[in-house]
Amino acid sequence: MLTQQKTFTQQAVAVDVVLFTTIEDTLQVLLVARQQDPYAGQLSLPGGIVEREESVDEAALRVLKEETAITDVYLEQLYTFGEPSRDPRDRVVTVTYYALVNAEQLDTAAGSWHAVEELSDLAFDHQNIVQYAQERLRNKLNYTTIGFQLLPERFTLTELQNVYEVILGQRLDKRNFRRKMLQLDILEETDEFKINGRQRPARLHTFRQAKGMKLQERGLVVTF
Amino acid sequence: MLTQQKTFTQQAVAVDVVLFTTIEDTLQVLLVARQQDPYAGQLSLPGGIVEREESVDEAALRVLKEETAITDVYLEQLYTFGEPSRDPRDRVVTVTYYALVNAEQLDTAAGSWHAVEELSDLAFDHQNIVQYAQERLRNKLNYTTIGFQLLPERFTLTELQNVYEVILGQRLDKRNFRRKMLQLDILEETDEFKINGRQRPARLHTFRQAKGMKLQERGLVVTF
DNA sequence: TTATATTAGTGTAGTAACGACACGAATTAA
DNA sequence: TTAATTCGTGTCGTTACTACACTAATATAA
Repeated sequence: MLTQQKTFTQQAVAVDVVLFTTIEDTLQVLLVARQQDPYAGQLSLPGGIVEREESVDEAALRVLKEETAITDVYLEQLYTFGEPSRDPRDRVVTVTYYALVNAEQLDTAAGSWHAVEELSDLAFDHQNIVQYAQERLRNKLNYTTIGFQLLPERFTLTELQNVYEVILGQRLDKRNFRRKMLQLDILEETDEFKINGRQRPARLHTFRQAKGMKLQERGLVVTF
Repeated sequence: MLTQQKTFTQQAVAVDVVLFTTIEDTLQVLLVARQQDPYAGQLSLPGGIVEREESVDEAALRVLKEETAITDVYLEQLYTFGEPSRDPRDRVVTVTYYALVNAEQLDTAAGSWHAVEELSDLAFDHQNIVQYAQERLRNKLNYTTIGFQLLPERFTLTELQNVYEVILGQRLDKRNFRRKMLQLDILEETDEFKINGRQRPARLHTFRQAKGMKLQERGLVVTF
């Protein structure tokens, strides 16, 4: 119950963002090196303090923009971590987000990409946060179309399958995968092909939102 | 990125809890009447400010205990709402939770139960929060076993089906429902029956956690 | 004691989704 | 022209899902 005072106990509220991309058949996250203590020199998620005049979602977008100069991004709130001991300096409640980008579209990133399977020694509880983001991503892949956020506008079905295999961590049957995707009625063939050296060219497709699968439940910022 | 200062911008962090139960074939939420402005006299979710020495989860449990004197409860974090304008007095970021109890086990509640389908004029953005909690509950019912949290330890299959029907908002086929539940291998027959007047008595079952369905992903406080 | 009203409890058949599986087509480089 | 590589396609068996109706067990009222 809210107290009768005009002001309440105050504490710092932060956002941290797990930005995923796929590079060469691995799932990668953007990390930045911390400049000062605590955890100086260690890698951490891009994050920052929520200012009083911005929403928490806006803070997450701002942090992403500061670190990567990207604005077109799938962004979804993940979980709020509120253990008093998670920041050694002061009580900081952090609202975490995860985001998906196609690495090709990224101009520059202040941080660097790291394979999620090879992370070690992240600052704070950021390793846990990445792991939870990965679980969420894996689950959502099965009943939404967020996977397309990791691809350019036009892509081959093999590229799409690679996204699914990388996130799910297992190989998929090519024919079954294509049958399932095509019958969702969310893909559109283009007249163009991707030429890949001395192989048969692969037809490029585009994604169009349709019935059957939903992209999001709430709170997402998406631009196509 | 965290600033170099030792202290950060501070703001109030609250928790609000959507406590669900089922009463007579309707889904109900616990609401309390606000004593003072803003929204004095209107109904609101039980909630409170997170103190500096407790985790956000602990704050949610504390609030529940203050309002209902219950401690054995399924509790799961829902979403964090951080629009600057959502509280007219001051910036308040609220971390919301939802909880499930069996109404029969509840001793006393400071608030009162209200059918979710008939809510109106809740304080703050609490109507949105209830609606989102209801969506989450509906989704989770399909791939977890949280539904059992709304039942006493021993229950009939018809009572179980009622829980599913009330949450999903649709009638289910009795034979298909029972076949599906039984083959999950999470129910145990007891030797006892529930006698319901001039009808055939119904066998009581108990729930036991098993493979196949998972109860939770993270952050839950559960006691059986 | 018998009849009636009410909910409990059970099986089948048709359909749709899923998983496993192999080969010809198109291209480039040698 | 040949070799190497990835693209793109269909079938069959199994499993899961949907729709659907009657008998069993009890309490009450006649």
